[in-house]
Amino acid sequence: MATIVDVAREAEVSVATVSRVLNNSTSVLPKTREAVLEAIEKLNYKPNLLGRNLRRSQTKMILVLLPTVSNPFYSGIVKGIEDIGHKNGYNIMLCNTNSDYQREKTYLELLKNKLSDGVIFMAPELNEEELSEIGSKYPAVQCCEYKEGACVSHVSIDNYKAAYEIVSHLIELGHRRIGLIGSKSNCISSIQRHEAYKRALEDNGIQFDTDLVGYGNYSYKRALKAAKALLSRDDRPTAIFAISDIMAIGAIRAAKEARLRVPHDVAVAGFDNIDFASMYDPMITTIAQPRYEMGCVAMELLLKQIKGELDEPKSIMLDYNLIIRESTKVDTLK
Amino acid sequence: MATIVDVAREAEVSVATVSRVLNNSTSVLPKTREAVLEAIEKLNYKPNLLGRNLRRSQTKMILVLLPTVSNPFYSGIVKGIEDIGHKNGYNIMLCNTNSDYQREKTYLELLKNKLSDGVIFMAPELNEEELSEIGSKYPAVQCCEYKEGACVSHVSIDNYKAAYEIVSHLIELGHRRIGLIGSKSNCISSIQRHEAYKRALEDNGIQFDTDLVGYGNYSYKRALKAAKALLSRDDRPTAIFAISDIMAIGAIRAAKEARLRVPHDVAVAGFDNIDFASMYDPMITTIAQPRYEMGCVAMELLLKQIKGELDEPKSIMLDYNLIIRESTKVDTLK
DNA sequence: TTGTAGGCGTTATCAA
DNA sequence: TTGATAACGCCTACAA
Repeated sequence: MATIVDVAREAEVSVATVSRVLNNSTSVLPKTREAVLEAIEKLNYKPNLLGRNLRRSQTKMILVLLPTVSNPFYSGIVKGIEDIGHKNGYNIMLCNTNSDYQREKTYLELLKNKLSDGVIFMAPELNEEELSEIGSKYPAVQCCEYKEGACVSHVSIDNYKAAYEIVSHLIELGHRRIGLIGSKSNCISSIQRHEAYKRALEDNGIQFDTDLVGYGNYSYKRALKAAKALLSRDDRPTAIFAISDIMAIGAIRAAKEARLRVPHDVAVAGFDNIDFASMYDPMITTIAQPRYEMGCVAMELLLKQIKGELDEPKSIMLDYNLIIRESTKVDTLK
Repeated sequence: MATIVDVAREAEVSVATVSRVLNNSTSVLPKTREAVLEAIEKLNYKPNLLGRNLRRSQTKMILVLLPTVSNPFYSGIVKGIEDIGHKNGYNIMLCNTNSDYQREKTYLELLKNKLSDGVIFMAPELNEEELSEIGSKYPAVQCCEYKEGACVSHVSIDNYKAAYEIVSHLIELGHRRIGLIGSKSNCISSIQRHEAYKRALEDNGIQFDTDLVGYGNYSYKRALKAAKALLSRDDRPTAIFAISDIMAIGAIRAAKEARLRVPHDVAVAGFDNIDFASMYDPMITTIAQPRYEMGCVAMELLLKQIKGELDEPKSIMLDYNLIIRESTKVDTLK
């Protein structure tokens, strides 16, 4: 495998000159440059980035930590991260943490070992303190989920406001008994969506009733089970707000199995607007997060940190969008 | 940031000794090792992998090229790759090619530039020749999709046999007019599933009819459109085989919009067994590929190549599984 | 069992 | 504009 020395020899110049044309840094005589380019071509030379990285002490690699790639919610975000990253010469390393604390720690070694120039957390498992430490030592951004107390920039939507809005939509449709399929996880989005649900009810003079709350923990199966329990009650809810689309699908399935029509007998709303939300039957009313944009903004924020242009953590809230579909509103059905 | 030299000084030994305890290579006196460990602890030393990688000329990184992480089909495979990789000290770099030839080439630079020790292609865009060249120079494996002519190992299922089996299932249910929602892409799975469809019909004395073939190109929307066209015919098919679950969902939606009941009026079968296949209503009959296992096997094959234990390309076929659900069989409905 | 020293491939400083 | 050379941090003969 040819190295820079071979190229230099072939072109009859010094390695310094070769390096210059490689990085077109200082000026090189056109003739010399030509000769070098020819030698590179002839030897089919590819710079060994291992050498360059060591010398420059950077890798142009970004670590992206997400719970699992299998969740379609993340794909749009990842695309945004990649697009901005590539535009700036960075490559992305996608890593599944499986929501496992240890695994997340293991991946962070890549950062500490200099194999990555920065990290984006999609759903951090680390606690505030640990996150803050990472943030103080390395470029880091939280995207979507975040720990409020952590001294690390984040970009997300206002989950509270969005959930409040979708629950209000159900209330406007005339529903008074509105169930919740939530999660016992203490991630920020989960907590805020719960709180907003409660508050929206109370603001409309509807008493919050713990009996109407089920837990699905973001899985289809558990949401199905939780919704079944809710719907088999004598005073069953006439509407259900599930804090994720996948759980909304579970709820709709539960309704069907209980011979209840959606939305006629029970309306169901989700959250996230994954692709399947509009492919399901009925199509699901939900909150669309600006996923691509979130990814872009997160990456831009990270790049700023890498360049040292950001002195203190920044928190950015982007706009969301309530999308009303068949699962809540009768007249949207054909 | 502390380096190995600092640790050596702190522990009053040479850098060689520090390196030895780091890699516990040759024997080190317990007392010496203790001192080194203490120094490492005290200085909070983390080896700089950039230096190590350059010296060893390896990165312990594997490039995984897939069309898009948003396709839930890939998640299981990725998990298998990761598990085996991690078990052997390798990290995975997931990269979206977007099915773009140029983008794939760009990512392969990481391999040529020594930033990755090997590559797994999930759906190669490169042609046979280019693939063979990569395969001859670097450790490489194709997983799921593959180019038959390429001189690169691959692991997959027998798409032909699987498709033949699922079409036979439809025929056994009594269907004679069976439509196909396929793809014009010339990837191997697509071609083989088409051929098997045709052959299964002919083997059962059913004439192949191009009018019953629609193209969805693996997207929900286009499958929906293609299925609508098929179902609006006077001699509409009574069953549809879609070569992917997502397209099967499109077909089911088309049926519903045409006021046809699935499976009573039209049966629909898919392929892949993505999670949503069992979450959809009706649940979808499909072929389950051993995704996790495929990922494991692919990674193991790659590791063998890295270790130089594989002299020639190997092709491995794994077992699949026909899963019969509500979308084809009436009595599976509750 | 431990230390010395050379080298992995590159970039960047300093002189020329 | 170009060249010689010293790093970058680590590993590993080879020698002691």
